[in-house]
Amino acid sequence: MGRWQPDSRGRLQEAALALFAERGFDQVTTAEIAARAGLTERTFFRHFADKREVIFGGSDLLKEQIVAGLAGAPASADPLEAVACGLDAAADMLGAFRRDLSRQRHAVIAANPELRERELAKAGDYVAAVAAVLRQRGVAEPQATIAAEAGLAVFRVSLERWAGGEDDRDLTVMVREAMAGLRELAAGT
Amino acid sequence: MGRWQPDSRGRLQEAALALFAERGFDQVTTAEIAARAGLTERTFFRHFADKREVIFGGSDLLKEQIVAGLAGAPASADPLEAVACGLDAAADMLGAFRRDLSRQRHAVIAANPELRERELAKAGDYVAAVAAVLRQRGVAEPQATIAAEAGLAVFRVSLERWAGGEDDRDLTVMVREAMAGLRELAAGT
DNA sequence: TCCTTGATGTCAGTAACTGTCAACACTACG
DNA sequence: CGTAGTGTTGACAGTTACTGACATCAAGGA
Repeated sequence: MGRWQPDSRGRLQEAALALFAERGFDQVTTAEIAARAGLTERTFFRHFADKREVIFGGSDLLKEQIVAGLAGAPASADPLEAVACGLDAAADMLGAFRRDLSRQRHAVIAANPELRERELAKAGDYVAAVAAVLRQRGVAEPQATIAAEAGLAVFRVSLERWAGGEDDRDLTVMVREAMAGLRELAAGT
Repeated sequence: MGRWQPDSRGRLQEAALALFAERGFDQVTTAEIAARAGLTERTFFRHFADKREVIFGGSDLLKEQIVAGLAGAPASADPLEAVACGLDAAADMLGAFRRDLSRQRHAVIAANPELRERELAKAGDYVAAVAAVLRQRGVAEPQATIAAEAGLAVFRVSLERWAGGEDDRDLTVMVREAMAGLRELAAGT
């Protein structure tokens, strides 16, 4: 680890978030981000596959949380309830984070179509991971994917309200409430 | 309309699909697509906002079909059933198309992460449109968005199997079946 | 006949992203 | 103590997606 300065990756993430919040995603160049972090553009692309990825740094951790929570769900739980357990774990993780940073990040993403696109792609990764675990639990296709899609949709809607500042309650509560809303819809009330 | 050759946009779409199917999305340049259509690269970008858009030509039509079908749903229908009516209309439209072209298109998209990303973004547009109509029908948030997300998830899963060649039945039937699967999941069987 | 309108070509330029090689710090091992 | 290996970074050249500005040319109407 030949490191002139420590935590290059983290410094790049901080620099990028600050610059994006100031000027907007497409008014910032990758060279500027790198310079602000004391690095070169080439090094930026060694740490992140593309310009958008720099703002989705912790997304793998979140996925692992969801999968872990889902794997820990009681065997008696039905598929949607199992997914809800995974979402609980993810909501806890985000709740422990600094909410102002989540909001800033959310605002940057919401302001840019390319970033929204990438966010959907990340959600698609979550869906695939959740569906895979459900299949391991014996849920058949296409029910496994549908349950994963529906569950992640519930999570996305809740997160949008939580990070968007429309609702100040605890994320876990909002996710649980939205999940109940889905069951009501499906029951046809 | 000073047109040297007619239907430039359509020719660009055909050229792009053929080249992507041959060599893969990222092994084809926009200049090549334009040349194959007898045009210049600059003209390509006058017809399509970016390289990916050329393969999502009819997506606005599909959205209109969904919205129209949803708007025509009986007032007595619950939110998910209303969405299902919209999906019926969309499934009919796709069923009338040449299925081999749908499969080729699907294969090209499935083979490339950037195109899959854009496809998710298009689905997100559908969700927003459907949720807006549901709100007009008196459905409150976040139920409107959740119903739209869940319904579109059902559609996406069915379309994946239909265009992916895993299932040879009629698309409309598959969508209806998947929607029933969602209701069962939510009922907790 | 002239003028407007819309589609296109041409050209120069920016910025994302990649391949390659050299430089440098740190570690392990003799 | 020295030397070879490993991992991170810088430097630089190159490709390609995408944009702005201006010229051109066909068609249609006044």
